[in-house]
Amino acid sequence: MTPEDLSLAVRGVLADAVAAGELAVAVPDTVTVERPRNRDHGDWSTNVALQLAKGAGVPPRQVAKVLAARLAEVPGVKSVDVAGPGFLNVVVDAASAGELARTIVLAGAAYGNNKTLAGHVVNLEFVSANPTGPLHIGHTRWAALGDALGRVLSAAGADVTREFYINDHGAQMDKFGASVLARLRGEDVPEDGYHGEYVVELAEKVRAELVAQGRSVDQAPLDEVRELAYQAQLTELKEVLAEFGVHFDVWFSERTLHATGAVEKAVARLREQGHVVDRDGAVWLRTTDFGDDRDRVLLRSDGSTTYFAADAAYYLSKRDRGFAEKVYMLGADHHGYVARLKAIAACAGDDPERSIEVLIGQLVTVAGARLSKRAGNIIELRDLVHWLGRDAVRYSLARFPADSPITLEPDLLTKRSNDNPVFYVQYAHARTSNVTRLAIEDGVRTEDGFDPSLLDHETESVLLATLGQFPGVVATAAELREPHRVARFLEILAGAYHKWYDLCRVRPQNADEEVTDLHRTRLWLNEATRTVLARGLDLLGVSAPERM
RNA sequence: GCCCCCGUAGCUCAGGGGAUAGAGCGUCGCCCUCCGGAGGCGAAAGCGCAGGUUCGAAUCCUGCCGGGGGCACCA
Repeated sequence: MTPEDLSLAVRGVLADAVAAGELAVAVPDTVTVERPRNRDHGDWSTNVALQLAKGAGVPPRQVAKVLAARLAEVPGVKSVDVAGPGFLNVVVDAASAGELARTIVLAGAAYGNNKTLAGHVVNLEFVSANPTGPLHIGHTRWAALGDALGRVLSAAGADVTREFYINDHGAQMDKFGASVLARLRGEDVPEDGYHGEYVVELAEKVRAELVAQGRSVDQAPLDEVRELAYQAQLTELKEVLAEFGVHFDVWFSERTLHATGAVEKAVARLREQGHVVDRDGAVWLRTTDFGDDRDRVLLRSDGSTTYFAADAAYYLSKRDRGFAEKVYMLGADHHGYVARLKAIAACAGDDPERSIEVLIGQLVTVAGARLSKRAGNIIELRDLVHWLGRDAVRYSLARFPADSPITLEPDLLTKRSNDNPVFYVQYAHARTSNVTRLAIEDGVRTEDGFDPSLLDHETESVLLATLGQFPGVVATAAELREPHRVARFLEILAGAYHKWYDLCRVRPQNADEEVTDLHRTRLWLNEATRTVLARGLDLLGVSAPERM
């Protein structure tokens, strides 16, 4: 019996009580069933009586009593208590709880998937680094978190497209090109250019490419140098992200917006909507109509387009491509964009609250990190992964909510002990794998028997209940765009597993001990745990090793 | 000045209105005739301050204090 089963049962019982005239309330669509903090409060608990009491015009404890009497008759429910102000505390019987082990093993990696976001068409834009240099730690956070969020959204049934917006148009690109050109010619990089050592490397790549094409290096014009450097840098970004295990469905070039006239069309469309005004020779979007603190320029007085105009065109592109929900993941330094992005949506006639969702990521620092001279005194993704390992970096960045400023502790992340959450969880998975392997060698086979009523140890009850929370955790993580909830859940699950492992043996003690249904049934539970640990790690893009 | 984020145990951080606020580290004390001790058990220790809403607030609202970030016809 899972919390979802119980929630349905409570609703059914409630409907029955209303039909029987014992209560006069509207039956809510969903009933929240939670795992109580305190084990003395049963396996599962619901506050439904507290919430319905006012509408029923009856004290909460009385509502609870009516429901408790009926709920106690539900198959699989062992006992029901009314506690405190009116909580219903439910204990399920071991056989009913234990059935979950088999359910999970049979479902395999699909266990935890759900339909809570079915029908949602989501555009998830993240990283979107300028193609003018390497990825830094802020990008790394987005890569880890965004990729995990994409996986979690898919698991919740959403139709997700992961998109990287390439800012390959405008003054920054020109500065970038000029910087590479200067390096290529052995001249000083312009003061407002890019000074990292990687520019030297790019210049070398450009030189090699020019030579390969049989062209003159000295005579190479700025725009060609810029283009070659851009391609080299973009290729590196794609490679680094792929190595990090992060996949994008769409690499969207800002240039295409300008080249296809989409920017001008966007301005025209916004003008039709009535939110464009000409002032001081420039063309403005009246974002103040929708809560921005000042209007924003779309076309400068010299006729050139602003970055903001491209943003507007890009928004309309996402809209035209059928994405009802657009999720932007931005760094804290971009929070000022939120109001104007929402204003774009509003000017386009959309409801910004439904159409645009901006996740703001706070600062990450790494204690004792070496700054990359190559990249220009930043902490580079590539260095970080090389130093700490891909799994450690991905996991430790994905286990915190985006809006929490974090400080990573490399000393902990490189330790191979439970100091380090990623190892703690991965080790639990390795342990489940090991137990299964050895059990099979001993002749314990799941297909020979399963008697869930034997899973009656306290640690088994806790482990099963934890496993039962997984689909809800995935659904919540997706709904709130908080993949860190999956990581936190895995840590709890790993703990519950280790405790069980310590007290409940899966394999026979020695060759003389006969294999019984207890061993077989526990192997089911071990396998169920392994399945959920592996799937949870997969949702975070972290490997689930069988041996460590 | 205005806007956003944060303030929870000595440290790093979880806690989408619920019951006795959790985890890891650190400190102190335990458990190897035991599937991997890379583990487990226990102890001490906390919601920045003040109001408000509520049957109930770490959580929602207001103000204050403290820390971080942002406020271009830049990208």
